[in-house]
Parts: sequence; C-alpha cells; structure tokens
Amino acid sequence: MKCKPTINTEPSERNPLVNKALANFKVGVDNVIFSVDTQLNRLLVLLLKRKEEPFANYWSLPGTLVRQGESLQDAAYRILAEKIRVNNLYLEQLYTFGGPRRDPREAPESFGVRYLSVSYFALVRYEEAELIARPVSNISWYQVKEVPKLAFEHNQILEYGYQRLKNKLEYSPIAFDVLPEEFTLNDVYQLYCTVLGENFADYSNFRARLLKLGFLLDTGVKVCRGAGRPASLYRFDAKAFQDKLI
Amino acid sequence: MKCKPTINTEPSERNPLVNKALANFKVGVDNVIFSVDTQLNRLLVLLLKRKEEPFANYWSLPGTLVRQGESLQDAAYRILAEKIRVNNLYLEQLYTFGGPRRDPREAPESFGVRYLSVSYFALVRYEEAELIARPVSNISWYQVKEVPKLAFEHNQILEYGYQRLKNKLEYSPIAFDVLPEEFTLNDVYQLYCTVLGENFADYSNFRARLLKLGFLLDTGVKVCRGAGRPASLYRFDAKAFQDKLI
DNA sequence: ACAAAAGTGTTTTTTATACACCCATGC
DNA sequence: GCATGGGTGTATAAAAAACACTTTTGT
Repeated sequence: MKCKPTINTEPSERNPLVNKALANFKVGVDNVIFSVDTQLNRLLVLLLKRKEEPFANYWSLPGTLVRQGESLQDAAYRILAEKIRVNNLYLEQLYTFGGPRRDPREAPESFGVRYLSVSYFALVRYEEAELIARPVSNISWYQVKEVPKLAFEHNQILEYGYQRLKNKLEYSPIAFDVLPEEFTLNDVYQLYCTVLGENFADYSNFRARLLKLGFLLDTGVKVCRGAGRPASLYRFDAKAFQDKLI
Repeated sequence: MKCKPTINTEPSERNPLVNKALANFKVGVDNVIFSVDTQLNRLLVLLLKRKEEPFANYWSLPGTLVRQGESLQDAAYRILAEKIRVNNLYLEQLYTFGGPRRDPREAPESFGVRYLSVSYFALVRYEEAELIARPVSNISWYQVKEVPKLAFEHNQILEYGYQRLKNKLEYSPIAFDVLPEEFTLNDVYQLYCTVLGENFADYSNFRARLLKLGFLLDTGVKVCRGAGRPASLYRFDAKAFQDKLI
C-alpha cells in the first residue's frame, strides 16, 4: 500500500549528460477484444498467431504501431477493423505499459529506441463479427479461460482487460452496445452470466433491478424461442439513461 | 454510447507508403499531485509556472520527458521528487493522452516527432510535503476549485484525476497512505469531507461504516484537541485489510 | 454550568437476496 | 397435460441515511 520511493537525490545535477538523454519511442496499441457467445455461454478474446520474431508462433493480442498523424484511438480502431468486421462495439483505453526492456526488440544494440504499449479494451457483438485474416488459422476467438501463454506481457494486459470488462458491465450500460437493437431480458441475463459467472445473481432479482433502473423500454412485441412463454422485446433508451446520470 | 467507426477500407493496401510511416514519439509523464489541507478544508493540486514556450507563463501540471532506461513510473516518481519532498504518498497511472497535434511543439515542420503524455495521479501528505523549486513563485498548491486555464490539455487531465481521486477514496484505503501512522476518526472524516464534499455522509454513519470494515485498530491512546472530549487514536491494519479482500 | 468535540444508539428507508408461485407456449 | 422458459410477488436480511442522545473535556 505505502509507496516510499527513494526521494530527492537530484541526480540530474550530478550527472547531467547520462541522465538527461531522452528515450525515443515507437508507440504500439494492443487491443483486448472481447465478445460473448451467448449460445454456448462463452466469453471470448480475439487472438492472432504471430508470424515474425520476436515471439514467432505465439498467440498475441491484435496490435499495431501508431502511424504519423494517427491518434491512439484511431490506431486502436484501425487494428480492430483490419481483423474483424463489426458495426456494434464499445471501445476504451485500458492502460499503458512501458517499462524499459519489456519488448525483446529493445535490444541493447538498438540503443535509444523503446516500445511502449497503450492497450485498449473492446467489446464487440459476437454474432456479427466476421474475422478477416488471410490465413484463417492465424486468427481466432479463444475462451478467456483457455488462453495460452501469449507474446510479450499480453497475458497481463488480458487479465487487466478482463477485470475492466467485469467492472464496466456492472456499472455502465456497455452490454447494450453489443446486444441487438431489440432483445429479451433473458438475452441480457445470459450475457451477464457469461461474463460475470453463473452465480452473480438470481434471474428474477436481476430482472427487477434492471427494470427499476428505468431505461429499458418494453416494445410490447413478443418473441417465441422454442418452447415456453414468449418473451417481451425491450430496447435501450439512451436518453432515459442520460437523464438518470444527473 | 454506440461507437461506429468507419470500418475496413484497408487503406494500407491502397496507399502503403504514406500510411505505413510510423510516428516517432517522445513520451512525457504528467502528474496530478493532490494533497489535502485538513486544517483549512482545502483540496489542493500542485502546479508549476512554465518558463518556456509553448505556454510560457501558464500554470501546468509537473511533467517531464522519459529518459533512456527509465520506466514510466520511475519518471513519475522523479518529477514528484524534483518538486516536493514527501515520504508518504500513493501513486498510480491515470490515462494516456496522445492525439496528434495536442502539443504545439508538434509543428508541421517537426515532421514525425510526436509528444505523448502518460498521466499519473498522486496523493501526498500535505503536512510533510515541502515544496522545492528555485523560484518559489513558480511552484504552488492550488485549490482544485480555483485552478486557472492550464497549459496543454492539463485541465482535462486534472479533471480526470479528480474523478479518480473521488472514486479511489470511496473504494480503497488510499487515505491511510497519507494520514499519519496514528490518527483520530475525525481526521479521516475531515479528509473525506474535503475531497468528497461536506454532504457525502453524516459523521456518525461514516464512523460506524469505517469501524465495521474491521481494519482500524484502536490504540486506546487518547488525544486532546482543544476543547471537547479526547479522541481515540487509531492505526490502519494493512494485514486485516488484505484478509478482507479474500 | 455550558459549549465543544467524541462517541453510542435507535428508527426509518432502501437495497439485496432467496425463493415460491403463476403464465403462456410447444409438443 | 406437462415440460419449458417467461414473468410476478413476497418474505427476510443487510446496508444506508437520518437523527437523537450521552460522555468527557476546556473554559
């Protein structure tokens, strides 16, 4: 808990030349792209098999290096768009990893060139996400529970993203960015169960809580899913949600 | 809410040369350093008056550029240590700002050199924090409510850090990183009030909630503060806190 | 004695949790 | 008619909020 750095040696005044040399960076963006397969109750991450060194043949998070004139978020969208075709998604910045020597490419001989990774977290609609990559064998959804040892520190980034996903789901309406326009309450419940685990809440309590929030509109339209009573279709009311915030 | 990026034009295959040029970065670290003056009930941020262009004579967050061999966090500790002397503090990464053209130094003529800002958020013990800067007039604590227009996008970073401070205070024990080893429950209350606002909770309810958490030890020692009944001194039990987490 | 600060307790309201049960459909 | 999933309600427990009251000090 307590952070007690060694403080105030003012090194810059002792050894100005060595200490003042600035690092030159290339900045990478790595995406933790989640989706939820509600049919099979699986929480998935998108992984890519690396072709080049370092970490050739390891699976990794989709990443890219930031280009001239490109914002970090633009870069995040770019890799996403290069790997999958989706229209409905939520995306936000996660964390920046950048200790020296985290990337093996930062060999001592490439003195002064550092790699920094700004990670982004995304949630996309599984049903519409179409994987686009030349060798299909090099791109794949992996169940979060079954992810192997990844390249770089990507396991750590993934864990961080997974934690964020669980928090976001509880405190903000990102689920509705990824559900179809119209959905049943059970669709929402399945999604939450898959991400948060089966025993996060009882269906009827979940339902009551969700409706009490007041931003779900019952369209009145009923839909049949096999046997059982038909379910109502709801839609997310973004305006009502905004009003709640004030 | 919905993010609908324009997707999949695969620009890299159309115009490979222009698009594939990677940006070269210098990475800056900017600190939002908070402290709480519980005597005067003021929440403070540390600001520095800039001497050089761009934004000469503007107040700004303490920042620095990352040096060779230095981690981001090391850089964050370095600027902190260059500006104030403290032993008790909490520090964590905030957010990374890095759209192109955020820094006026990124003039079109300095083609290819970009500045990226990784911001850190810190909370330090006000009473022991000693400001160290050559011209004293160039460094100062500012009340968060009275901060002027800052250099770069620092107002935005500050706002982001303020939000984080409020969240952290409610959900984690960072207050005890900044309180003395032994403190009264009223000391804790004052700190929370100053950050969260007077009406975040009634003293007796706050007190009950805090004690029920079970990681504050009553030392039995009483201390008198002017008139009124003497207060018990408590200390934070880090082990008990850890145990609660499991 | 009285104001000031610390500390305790009680009541009410709200929210969470655990279930029991009714409803509408397909087979 | 009964299994299946959808939907409602109730009873209990826990947490949050409001507030009244006692205790111990300085003056």
